[in-house]
Amino acid sequence: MHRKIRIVDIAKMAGVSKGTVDRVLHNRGSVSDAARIAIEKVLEQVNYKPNIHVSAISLKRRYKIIVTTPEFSPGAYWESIHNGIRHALEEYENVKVDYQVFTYNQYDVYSCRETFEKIAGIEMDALIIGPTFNEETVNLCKKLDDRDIPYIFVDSTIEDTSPLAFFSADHYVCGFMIAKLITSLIPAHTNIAIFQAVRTGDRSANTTILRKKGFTDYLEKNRCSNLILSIPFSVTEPEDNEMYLSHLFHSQKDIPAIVVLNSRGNYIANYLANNHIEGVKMICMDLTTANIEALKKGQIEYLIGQEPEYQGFYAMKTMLEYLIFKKPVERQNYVQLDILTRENIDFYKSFNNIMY
Amino acid sequence: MHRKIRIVDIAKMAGVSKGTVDRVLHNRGSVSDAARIAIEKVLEQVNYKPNIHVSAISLKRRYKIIVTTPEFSPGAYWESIHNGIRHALEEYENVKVDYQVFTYNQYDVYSCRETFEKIAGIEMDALIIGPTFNEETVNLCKKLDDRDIPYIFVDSTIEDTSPLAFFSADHYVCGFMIAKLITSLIPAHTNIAIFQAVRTGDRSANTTILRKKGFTDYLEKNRCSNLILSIPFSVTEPEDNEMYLSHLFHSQKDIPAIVVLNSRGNYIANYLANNHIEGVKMICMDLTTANIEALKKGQIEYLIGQEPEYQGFYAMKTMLEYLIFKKPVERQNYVQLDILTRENIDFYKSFNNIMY
DNA sequence: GACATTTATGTGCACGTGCACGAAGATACA
DNA sequence: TGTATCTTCGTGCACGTGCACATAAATGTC
Repeated sequence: MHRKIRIVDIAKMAGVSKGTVDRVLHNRGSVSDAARIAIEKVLEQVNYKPNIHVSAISLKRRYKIIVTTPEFSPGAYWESIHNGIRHALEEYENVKVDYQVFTYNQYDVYSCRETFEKIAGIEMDALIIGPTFNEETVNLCKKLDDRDIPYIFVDSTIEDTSPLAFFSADHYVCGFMIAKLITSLIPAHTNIAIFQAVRTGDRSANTTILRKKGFTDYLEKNRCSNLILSIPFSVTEPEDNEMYLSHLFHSQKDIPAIVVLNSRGNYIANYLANNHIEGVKMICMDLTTANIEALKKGQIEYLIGQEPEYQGFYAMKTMLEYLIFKKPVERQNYVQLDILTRENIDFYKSFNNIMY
Repeated sequence: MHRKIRIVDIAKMAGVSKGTVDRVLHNRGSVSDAARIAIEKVLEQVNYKPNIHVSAISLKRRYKIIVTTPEFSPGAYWESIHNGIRHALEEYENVKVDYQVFTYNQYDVYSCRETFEKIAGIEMDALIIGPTFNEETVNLCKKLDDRDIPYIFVDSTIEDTSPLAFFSADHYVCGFMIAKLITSLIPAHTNIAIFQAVRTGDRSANTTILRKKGFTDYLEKNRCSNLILSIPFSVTEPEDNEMYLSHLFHSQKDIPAIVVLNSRGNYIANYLANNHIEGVKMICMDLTTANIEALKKGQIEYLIGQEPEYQGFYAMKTMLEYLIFKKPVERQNYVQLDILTRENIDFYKSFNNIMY
C-alpha cells in the first residue's frame, strides 16, 4: 500500500502551495480559475482523505448548532435522543460547538409555531429538528433553505422539505411488525384495543398515523379476523384516559390484547395492575424507564425500540462531519426496530454502555 | 470549564520534564522513585485524559496481534466477527498493526489443538480468541498468562482463564428467550424439535450447552407441557442429517415447531421446503445470509442475532486502546440479543452501514 | 580518586491540517 | 507613471503526544 497522500503532495502535483489547496478543499474562495482547475484535476486522480485526527486538533472556528424537539422528562423517549446528541458532542469535544436547545409542547400546535418562529430569527450554522406538526415544520424549513442553513430530522421526516438527512424508524413497518407480534399472541377473532395520542387542532403526529396504517395493513393482508378498537389517549388531559379505560373494560368486551402506538404504554399497564385486570397481552412503543419497568414486571409482553440515542448521536455526528469535513451525507437513515422482552432487555445497549 | 490538562502541565506541577511524565504514564521504567511518586501524586489530583487525536498521529510503534477462530465461509457467523475486527482496524488506520489470522476446524478437536500449539510459539503483543473447546483453550491461555500476553474472547468465554475481556451473548438467556418465543407460537402439549451440533471426541461447544439449558429451564419454570425432541445435527457428515430429518418426519409425530441452536437453521428450512413440509414454526440462531434468506421467505419465523460484528469490532478496539492508551477495560461484555422477523430484518444494521 | 557503566532526566523533532498574516501580482484610476 | 485597491498566493505557526537521542547523575570497580 502506498504512502497516504497529504495536502502538500497535492500542492506539489498541482504546482501550487498548500494554502491554495486548502482554499479549494474548503471552498474558501480567493483562488484563480487556473489554480482551481489544476488542483481539481489532481484531486480527481488521487483519493485524498484528510487525516481526521490532525483536522480535529487543528480546528479553530466555533459552530453554533440549534436543537429543537418536543419537551421531555427524565427517562422519556425524547430524553434519549438528547442523550445521543450530547454523546456526539462529547466525542467531538475538541470541536468548539455552541449548542442551544429549544423545546415545544408536542400536543400544542401553537407552542410549536411560537418556538419555530423564534428559532427562524437566530443566527446559526445548523439545526437538528425533532418534528411533530407538518405545516409548522415546512414553514421553518423554507426559511432555513433560503438562508442555506442545513438541518437534520430525528424521530421522523416531513414531506416537502429538503433536509440534509433524517434519522428515523420506518413507522409504517413498525406498525406492521407490531400487528404480526400481537396476532401471534392471541387467538383469531378476538379484540385488539389500540391507543393513540390525541392532539390540539385536529393534528396528528406523522408517526402514529403511519404506525396505525402499517398495523391495519398487516391485518388486511393476512386476513386477520381480529376486531380493532381504537381508543383515544390524551396526554394533556390524563383524567380523560381513566374514563376511556373504564369505558372499555366495563363494556363486557373481551380484551385479550392491547397495543399502544405512543410511548405511554406504562400508563395503561398501571391502570390494568391497579384494577386487577389480568391476562392482557400488551405491546408498546419505546424503552422509557417506566415502560422497561412494566416490561420486567411482565405487564408488557413486547416493547418496540427505535434507537433514540442512536438517532440523536448520528444526527449530531453527521452534522458535525458535514460542517467540518464536508463529508458526504446519506439522506435516508432508517434505524433498527428492536423487539424487547423481559429476557433480552437487560442486554439492550442504551448507548450509555456503548459510548463510541 | 477549565483548560484541558496536558502532559507539560503535569510535568510543571511535579517539577520534572515531560519526558519523565511520559515514562510514568506508559510504564517505560527508568524513573527514580522520587520522581515517580511526585508525578503519581499530581495524577491523582488532576484528571488527565490524553488527547487521543494527538496520540494517534504521534504513534510510531507496530503491534502484532493474532486472531484465532473457527474456519468460516462467506456470509457465515464467524465471517461477521472478522468483519467487525477489520472495521476496528480501519478505524485505527493510523496505528501500525500486523495482524494474522489462524483458523481451526470447530468440529475437530485435533485441528484446534494443533492450531493453538502453533500460536503459542509465536511472538506477539496480543491475541483475540474465538474459543470452542474448553481444555485446549485453557492450555493456550495458561501459556499466554505466563508470557503476560493479553487476550480477549469473542463469541463465548471459557472458565479458568483470565482474559482481558470477553464479548459474547449470554447464551443461557438466549435459550431462555427462544423458549418463550417458540411457546408463544404453538399450542400447549405439542412437540418441539431441537437441533444441536455434534462434535468429535464427545466435546460440545459451550454455547450450545448453555442455550439448551436456558431453553429447558424456561419450560420448566413456566410449567410448559411441550415435549422436547432432541435431534443431533452433523456439520461434518451432512448426509447423516438427511437421515435424522426423514426419521423425525416419518415418525408420525406432529412437529409444529423447530428450534435450531446453531447457525445452520437454513439447512433445516431447505429440507422442509424441498419435502413440502409446511406449517412448521422455526426459530434459529444467527443472521447468516442463508438464514436471512429463509427468514424473508417465511421459512423461519424468528432469527436471533448476537451482534457478531459488534463483538469483533469491540474486541479489537478494546485491545488496541488497551495496548496504546492503557485504557481500563471492562471484563464482562454481554452483547444484545436481537429478535429479527421478516418485517424488521431490512433495518438491521450489519455494521457495514454503521462503520463507527 | 579516576574511570567505566548504569540509571535517570531533559530536549527536541515529527505528525498533517487549519488558518492567520503578509507579500506579490493584477487592475483601476488619476 | 505613480498610487490605491483588490485579488491571488505562499509561509509559517499552533495543536499535544510519542519517542529518539543527548546529557547528567549515580553507582560500581580497581
